[in-house]
Amino acid sequence: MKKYLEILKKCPLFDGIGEEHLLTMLPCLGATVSAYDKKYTILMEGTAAKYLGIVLSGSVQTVQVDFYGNRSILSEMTASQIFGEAFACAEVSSLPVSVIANEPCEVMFIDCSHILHTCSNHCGFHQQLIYNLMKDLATKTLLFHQRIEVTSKRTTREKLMTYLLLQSKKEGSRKIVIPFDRQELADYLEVDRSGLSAEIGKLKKEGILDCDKNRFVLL
Amino acid sequence: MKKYLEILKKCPLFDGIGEEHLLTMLPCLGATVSAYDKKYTILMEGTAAKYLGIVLSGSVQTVQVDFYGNRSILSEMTASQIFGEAFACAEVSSLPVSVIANEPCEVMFIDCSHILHTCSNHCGFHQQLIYNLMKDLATKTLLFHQRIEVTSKRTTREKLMTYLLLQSKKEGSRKIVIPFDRQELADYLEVDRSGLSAEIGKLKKEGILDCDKNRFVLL
DNA sequence: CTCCTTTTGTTGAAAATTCAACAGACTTTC
DNA sequence: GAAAGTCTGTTGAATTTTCAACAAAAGGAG
Repeated sequence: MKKYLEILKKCPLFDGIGEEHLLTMLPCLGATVSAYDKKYTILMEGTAAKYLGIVLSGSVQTVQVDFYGNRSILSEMTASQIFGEAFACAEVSSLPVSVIANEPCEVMFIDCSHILHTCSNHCGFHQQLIYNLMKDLATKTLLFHQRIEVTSKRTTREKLMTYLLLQSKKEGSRKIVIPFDRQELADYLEVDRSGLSAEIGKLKKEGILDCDKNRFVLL
Repeated sequence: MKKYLEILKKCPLFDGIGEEHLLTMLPCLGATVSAYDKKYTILMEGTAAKYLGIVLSGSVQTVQVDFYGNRSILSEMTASQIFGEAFACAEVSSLPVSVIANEPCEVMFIDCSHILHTCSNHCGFHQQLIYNLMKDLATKTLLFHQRIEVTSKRTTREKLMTYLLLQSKKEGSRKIVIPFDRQELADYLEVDRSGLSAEIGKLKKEGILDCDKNRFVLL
C-alpha cells in the first residue's frame, strides 16, 4: 500500500489523518486494490453497492445507460477522488449507475460498512472518516447542482457555454482543458454529438471561442 | 419548541436521538423558527449559506432561476425534511439556489457550524448529528441521480413517463399524486409547459395514462 | 353569487434537436 | 509504413421543442 501513500494523503476521505495512521488503518478497513484496462466496467449498474472506490491512478466515469442505449455521463473522477460513496453510504441494495475506466487505472476499494458500522472505539479516526464522508458528499451535491445548472439549459449552445464558463471560473483561466472527447461531452451535456460539433463550429466562426480538440479558449 | 416535537422526531437529522435530549439540544444548536407565506423566498440565491432548514409544516422548493428567468425546480421538501444542508456543510460562501415557500410554512433553522465545529465532547450526540447528516446527504445524492435519469431523456414524453414510473415504483402504486402543478412539473422535467400539457393529452388519448389535475394513473 | 386571478389546454409558426450517413483526420496495431 | 479502427465535422430531412397568444376552466375574494 505504501506506494499509494501520496495519492491517499490527498484523498478527502483521509483528511486530518496522519500518514502513519493511514497505513495502519487500511487493513482494518479491508482495503483492496485492483487495476483495470480502459473501458472496463468497474462497477455494474444493478449490482451490490457495498464498496466505495478511491482512484489511485488514471480516471473513471460514472455513467447511466438507459433502455435504448443512450448514455449519460454523470461525473468523472481522477486520482485521489472517491466514487460510489453515496450509494454505499445510503446502503442501497443495487447501484443505479455504472462506473467505467476512462483510461487504464488503479482503484482502491473499501467496504463502506467498515466505516459506517464498526464499533466507534475501535479506531480513534472512525469519527473523522464519517465527518470526511459527510464533507465529501456535501461537495458532490454541489457538483450535481452545477451539472443541473448546465443541463437545464434548453439549447446546445447555452449548455456548452454554461459548462465552459463554469469550468473557466473554476480554473481561473479562459483556457480550459476538458476531460471529455466530443461524444463524452455530448453525453455529459445531454445533447446530440453532431449537433454539438456543429454548434462548436458556429461559435468559432462567431469569434466567441477557440477550440482545438479538448482545449477550449473563451474569447 | 415542544409543539414541533413530533415533526422533529421524524427528521433524519435527529435519528437515534431521544426526545428528551432533542429538546435540550435545540438551544445549544441555536435553533430558531420562522413562518412564511406562500411564494416567499426563504433563502435567496447568492446569500450566505450558514443555515440548514427543517420544514416543520407546509412545503418548500429549491429552485434555480437563470439569467433569462427560466426556472428549474430541483427538489421539494415537506414536513420533517431538511434543506440547505449540502451548502452549509460544504461551507460555500454563497447559495447556488433559492428556497421558496411552496405553501404557507414554518421552518426551523440551525446554524450548521454548531454541528460541524463545536467541540465534539460538548454533547454526546454531536457525532450522531454528523452521522445523520452524512446519511441524509447520501440519500439526497440518490434523489439527484433519479432526477438526472428523468431529465436526461430527450423528449417530453420520455421525461414524463420516466418520472411517473419512478414515482409509481416509489409509492408502490399505479396511482400517483404529484406535488407539482403543470408549470412546476414542466420546470422539474425541464420542458415547455404547453408542450407538456399537449403530451399529457396525447398519452390520455392513447390510453397510456389517466390524469386529473395532479393525480395520475398509469394504465 | 359574481368578479378577478390563476391555471390549464390548444393552436400554429418558428427554431432547435435528433438522426443517419458519410468523408476526412487522427490513432493504433501489426 | 500500411491497414484498420476511431473520432470529428458536415449535411439534409424528419421530428420535437419552444414560443406567443388565446380561450376555457378552476379557484379565491369580497
